[in-house]
Amino acid sequence: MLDRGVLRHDLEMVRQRLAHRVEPGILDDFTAADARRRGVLTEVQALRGRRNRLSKRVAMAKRSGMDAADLVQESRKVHAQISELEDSARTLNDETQRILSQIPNLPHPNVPQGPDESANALVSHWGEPADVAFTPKPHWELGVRLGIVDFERAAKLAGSRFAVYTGPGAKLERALMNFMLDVHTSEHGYTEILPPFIANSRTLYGTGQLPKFAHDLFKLEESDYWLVPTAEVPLTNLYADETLSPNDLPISLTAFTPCFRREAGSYGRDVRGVIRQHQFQKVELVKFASPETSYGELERLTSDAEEILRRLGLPYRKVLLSSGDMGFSAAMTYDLEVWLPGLGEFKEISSCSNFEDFQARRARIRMRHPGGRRGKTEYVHTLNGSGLAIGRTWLAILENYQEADGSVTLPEALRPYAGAERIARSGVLE
RNA sequence: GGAGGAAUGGCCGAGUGGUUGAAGGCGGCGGUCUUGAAAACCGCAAGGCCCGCAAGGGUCUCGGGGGUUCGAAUCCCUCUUCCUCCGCCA
Repeated sequence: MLDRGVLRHDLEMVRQRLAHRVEPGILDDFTAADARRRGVLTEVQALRGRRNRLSKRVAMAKRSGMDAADLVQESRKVHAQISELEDSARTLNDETQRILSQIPNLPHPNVPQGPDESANALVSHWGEPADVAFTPKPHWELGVRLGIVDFERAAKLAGSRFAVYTGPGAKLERALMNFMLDVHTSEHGYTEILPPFIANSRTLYGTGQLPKFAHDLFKLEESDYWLVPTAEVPLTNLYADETLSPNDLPISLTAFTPCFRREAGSYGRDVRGVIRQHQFQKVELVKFASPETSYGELERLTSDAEEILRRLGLPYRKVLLSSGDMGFSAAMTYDLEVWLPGLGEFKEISSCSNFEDFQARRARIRMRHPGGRRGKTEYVHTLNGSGLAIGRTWLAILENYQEADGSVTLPEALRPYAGAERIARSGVLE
């Protein structure tokens, strides 16, 4: 959520920076509603002040044994006036809140302005595709032939966009989870968290999924429970309504969770294989940082995610998203895109963002100001990124490490976790 | 599921209708003292919103919401969460 004051005092700046992110009308809607809200609020507050002064006079009169009937009478009248105005004050307040909660974050000035991914900026490349003498197959062909993933039985159990992993397929997923968590906790300094995979509305509001993106989420019936679409939601909200000490920052958390997404509106996109599923597993990285250090922390978090790709020997590129391609809550986002030789394209495998104070304001996560600045508090900056999406890492390994005979050699770093060197043509680990 | 109890500022904790936005302690920050530190002492410190160029003023907030009252942290209703005991269960 943006600061109301910024919208009020710097509307033109906001308008420019949100050029590719909102329909201009919403900013005017807010401005108009907010002006009405402030008008009524000023009036209500003046009346309340009057009532408070009258009450004090009643108290004084009673204490000195005088008759206060007139004062009480007048105060009753004021009370009635307040009640009348309060309703419209509340309505107007809800209205501005509703509009404000649908306005996305301001992109950082270094973010390229543009309507969509065509304006994204390539930052760097790493690795080269394996030089092979055959045409690489897509992972769904490899996986089904090896018998390590089963889409038909998954469809029977749940429907389309689900997968059942079997034998070495399941173990590879588990190996990736442990490998990523180990690297992030013992080498990158993250604290491992195992959060609930269900969250309430307030929590989803805090990170910006609600109210605007309810249609992307799975809601549980007859409850205020939602399946989490990413561990970002429980991890970031861990400190909702809290005031952190600057000495504790930055806080770095990591978690393995399944992620549940409706993927409504993506019909026809990525329909084959495990690229886009209603449930996928992910190791997430989340940081809480002071405003002064948050962009340095974004670089570190991104490189922590990159480190996983490097250790696994997966070629990738790093892209700075344009203002029109970024998510709703982000101020700056790097996407890491892994090379998939079977599909012949780069595919997002991690998205690392600094949300600045946008989520912190919604979730009310503050920090006390360091260095004797009169105990003032300010909002922390929140960051997160995938470290990495496990399903996509799984398929990237299949596609990048496939051999001519359809077997898959496992990357060195993963072998201790898989207890094997390869998935043989017969579909067994050995 | 049943029966009790509880929820106060960064933390602990006082406070049952009228200068209590809130005693006291701890923790934090600044200072005095000290070569430095500790101790001691002094001082400063809640958040949101509204009016204002500012200085400053106002208003709301004692788990959430509603109510009683001229006036509510204090009384009533309701919801949530936590604790204890019983039941059930992995």
